[in-house]
Amino acid sequence: MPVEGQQEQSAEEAGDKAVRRPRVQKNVTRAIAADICANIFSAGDFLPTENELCERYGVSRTVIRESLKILESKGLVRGRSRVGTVVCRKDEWNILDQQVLEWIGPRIFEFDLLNCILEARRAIEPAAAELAAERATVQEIADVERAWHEMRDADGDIERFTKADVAFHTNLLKASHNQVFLQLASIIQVALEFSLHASNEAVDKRDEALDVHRQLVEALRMRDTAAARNCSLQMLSLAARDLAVAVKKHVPQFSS
Amino acid sequence: MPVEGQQEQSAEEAGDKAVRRPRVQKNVTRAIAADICANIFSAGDFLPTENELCERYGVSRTVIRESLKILESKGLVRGRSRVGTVVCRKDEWNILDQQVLEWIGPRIFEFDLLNCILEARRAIEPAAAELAAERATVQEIADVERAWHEMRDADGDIERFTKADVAFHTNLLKASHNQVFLQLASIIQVALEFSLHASNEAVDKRDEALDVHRQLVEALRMRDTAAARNCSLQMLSLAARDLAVAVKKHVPQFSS
DNA sequence: CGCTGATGAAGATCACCAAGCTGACTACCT
DNA sequence: AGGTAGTCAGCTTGGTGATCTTCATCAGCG
Repeated sequence: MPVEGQQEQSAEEAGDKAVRRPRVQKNVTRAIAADICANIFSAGDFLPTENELCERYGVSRTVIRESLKILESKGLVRGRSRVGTVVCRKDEWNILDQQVLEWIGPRIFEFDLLNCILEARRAIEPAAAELAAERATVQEIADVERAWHEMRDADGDIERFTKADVAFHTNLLKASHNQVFLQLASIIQVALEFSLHASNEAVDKRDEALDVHRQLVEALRMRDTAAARNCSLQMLSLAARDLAVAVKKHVPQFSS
Repeated sequence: MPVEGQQEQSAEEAGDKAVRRPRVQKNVTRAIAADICANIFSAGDFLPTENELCERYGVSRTVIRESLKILESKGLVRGRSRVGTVVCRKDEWNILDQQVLEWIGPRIFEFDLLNCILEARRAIEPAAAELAAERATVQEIADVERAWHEMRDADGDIERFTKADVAFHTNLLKASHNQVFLQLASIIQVALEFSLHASNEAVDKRDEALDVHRQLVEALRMRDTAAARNCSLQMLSLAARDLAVAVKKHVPQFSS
């Protein structure tokens, strides 16, 4: 499968040797990552040699090497000097990395990751909410509230609602003034995108979620840590329900 | 500063397998990362051009580029096409990445990270302990206990004790059967290494910690989630005390 | 004020050398 | 004769340097 976007010199007037050389790096990296995720190259196997990869993706060896370096730095593969490049087991991947999550994309349902993320959120978000209630600046609370407004006003638009919801949680994590929590925004983003996207029919329950979110803003204003924690837990219960719907939808048959 | 360790294979008697490999890539990456951490290149600034970096570190442009790709993939820098490479703000770094933490090294005390990590641990480890109490296999519990034995038997050796402590917590996270928690082992490792290393005089209190660790193993055996959570929290209280000592030691003067 | 061309830096490719793991082949010993 | 150890060639990644392309930027022009 050659990478998309190299022969996009569909410049009609490209009669002569005007071969466009577009930004190919990111596409190649993503393509290799996708192929790994798709188990075209499976864990423990050697990747084809760099030269073969050059042909397969239609780019030079330099590009392949830089791509492999990136993949290696995220734990997807391990380069064994003068031997080859081995695909790592999935539990060696940096699944907290934003880019890795993007590469996995919808295949996340095959990773049993969303449940893990939900459990992690149950541990993290209430704690973050407490800290935010203690530490958030007025500005930060306003940011959280602005995101809530966006959610409220999104009404039909699922895309917009999801984006606003992600912003809400991200701003909350920011307000906790904890760098570690903030880094975890990426996994929460993924969780929200896949849960909400799949359970978009539950419109009536959206109001319920909206209300809890509002209460959380209120709790931040009041510096009420207990209430903040409580709201966060309620949110996660709703999220758990959404997740169940989403999983059922994407994995209708359970293969054991 | 040329990078250390390229031709330091002073192995005169290269009779056996003991042939040192130059492997300059990792060193260069680490060197650039170190220079960034040391604020030689500070946030928002442009890095020198790739050609200048070649001279500075005494390697070819390819190596520099691959290094920059790695650094970029971890959020330390951002390449702006045809303009230059910009150093990112510290809050854009993937601080949950093992390698990034290694690069930061002892400078972690300048990052206000250890406190954040402790807070995160307070959220995560008790939850992980609960899950482990529910889900750990007999083998996994045995692994945790083995690490505890190592801790107990380490007696004088701080290095060994720390290593065993890290293994204990890592095994615990493994036993939680949650991929997200497991990924966070890297930050816990860092936290333990720097806290314990600095508070090595508190030998009498070591026994206290040891006892709590033993109780946790017991709780896992009994499948007692509440006890497991409780032990974990106790551990973290001790860790908090150690951290206070460590911070005081490394930052005797507080610069505001 | 907007267009344009020069400039310089990154993006991409190519050709090549170096180093060492692999595996096959050979030679030697039993 | 058969098995084992030593050797060697070839393949694959690691690293270098030259060269070309693509554009973001900016000075200078209309």
